[in-house]
Amino acid sequence: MTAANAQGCGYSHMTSTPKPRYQQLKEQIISRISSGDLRPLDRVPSEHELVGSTGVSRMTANRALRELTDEGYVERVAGVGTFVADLKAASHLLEVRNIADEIQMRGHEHRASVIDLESRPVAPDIADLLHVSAGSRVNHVFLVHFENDIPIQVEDRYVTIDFATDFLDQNFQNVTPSAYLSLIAPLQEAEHVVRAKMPSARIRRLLKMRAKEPCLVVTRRTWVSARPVSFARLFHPGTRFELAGRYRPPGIANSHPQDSSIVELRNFDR
Amino acid sequence: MTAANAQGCGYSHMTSTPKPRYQQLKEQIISRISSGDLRPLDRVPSEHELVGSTGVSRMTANRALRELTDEGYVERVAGVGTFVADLKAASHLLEVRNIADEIQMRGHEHRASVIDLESRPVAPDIADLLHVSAGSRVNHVFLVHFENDIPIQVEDRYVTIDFATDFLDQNFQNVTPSAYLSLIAPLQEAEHVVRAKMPSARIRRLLKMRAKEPCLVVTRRTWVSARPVSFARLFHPGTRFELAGRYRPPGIANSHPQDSSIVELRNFDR
DNA sequence: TGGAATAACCTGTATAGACAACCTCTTGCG
DNA sequence: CGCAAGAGGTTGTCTATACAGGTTATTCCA
Repeated sequence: MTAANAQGCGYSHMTSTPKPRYQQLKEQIISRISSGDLRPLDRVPSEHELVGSTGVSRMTANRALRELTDEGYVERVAGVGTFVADLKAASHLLEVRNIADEIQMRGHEHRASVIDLESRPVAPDIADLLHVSAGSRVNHVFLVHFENDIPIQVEDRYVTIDFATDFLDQNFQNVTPSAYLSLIAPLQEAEHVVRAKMPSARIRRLLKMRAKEPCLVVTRRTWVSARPVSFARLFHPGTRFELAGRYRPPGIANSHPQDSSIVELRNFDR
Repeated sequence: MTAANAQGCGYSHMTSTPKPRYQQLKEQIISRISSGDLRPLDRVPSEHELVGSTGVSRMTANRALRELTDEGYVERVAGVGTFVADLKAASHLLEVRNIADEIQMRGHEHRASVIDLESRPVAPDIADLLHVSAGSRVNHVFLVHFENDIPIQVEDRYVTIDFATDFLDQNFQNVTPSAYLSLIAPLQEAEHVVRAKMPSARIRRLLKMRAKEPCLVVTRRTWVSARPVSFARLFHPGTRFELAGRYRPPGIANSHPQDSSIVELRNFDR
């Protein structure tokens, strides 16, 4: 096969040049992952198999898989194969990680206490954020996360009703809402805003905060297939929590021994 | 040249396999940028020139330059050439951008009022953070940033004395300390922590904050060549500022029209 | 039966050559 | 003089081939 016919991809009447073949391959694999056809830890077709099934050269298949590796979708092991990155690896994409994982990483115990879990008519501001009509219903969960029995986060979350049909059947004791949503579909976009704010009396009581103590409030909105599916307000006691991030430009060897995590919640209580 | 001698790179007695040639090329170009040999907007040798000067094949040179593009070091224009990314493009690497740029991007006017600018003996905690000995001196600047004459950030910054020798000669009215440090050397690593905190009386007065209003405090530490060179505390009024971030996984086409900036300070005062 | 050699995969890297699209400058024609 | 055509350089992509090094399962010999 020559490079000349590499452009032919079914639509001879297309005016603009078609996407490059390595990009087509990447999107095809990403869509298989997003649809659940390929699940975490599943084997991805090898370069040789992609050559056979799609007709590209191995270098092109190699580029597609290599870039998917850089982007965190798959992991490759020389001599073994290519595999869909598992949830733990995928969750680092979230930029703000699951609080239960954070706590377990510190060797502490996580516990959640669900205060409210129901479907309810959506408030106007939430309807706007989730792109749903004003009178419709959304799922709502309100819970407190504990680290070693100390309250560290109040989670107030709204989820579109058609995205997670069995949302109300979860108990959210062991699996946090964030982890549950990741299980249903890999989130494709996230927006978060961090604010400093004085807590309401209710939040202050739930987090056992002292008077005059501010809250670190993180609001998060996540998208799946270009539609917002969840909006959450996360409240943390300002004297006991901080949001830490580290940045190192890519392409450079590690300069000092520390993980390159993006953003994490840290409990700096001794 | 065959692939067999591609491994030979001068040290035949080396036990471990040498770095791949595309990686050597990348690091060579990065070091030319870091050293100032190649300055922003300068032309980077073309693929063909790299083939001639280093003996690699064009595909290898292409991979090196392509990955440097992905990593934000250079920009490529088909038919024209490859150029070192300019400071504006480089600053998005900082994850928290220059506040003056943020303000100008909103179409507002930025002004800075310098309160203190001197060399002083370092406090023990700062000495620890900057890895300098306990009794030594560091440069210090303390200033207030205004957006349309409204105070929005108090910057309390310490810089190692050997990194920026003419630090005390700056006036920091137009060029912020952050921008000045970027001019001296591209920062290679950054760590930041976000907290919610009640301000001291002095900070509260400088930011014209109401009583009971919390601060959003960002502390930043930046490294150059594996050594910390600057530590800054940035205070913002909690009711007027927020820290926003957006995440979109790579390899996917834009789902809705918005910029993909990493983290930015936003003034949500109307 | 145990263990070493081997075959059959896999990824990682590198090369040489080719074509396409794009940009800029020059050349030459009207 | 003005403008179009072309030359030459640049990036972007794709192919075909090659070798190195890793992993796993099988085979075969002692």
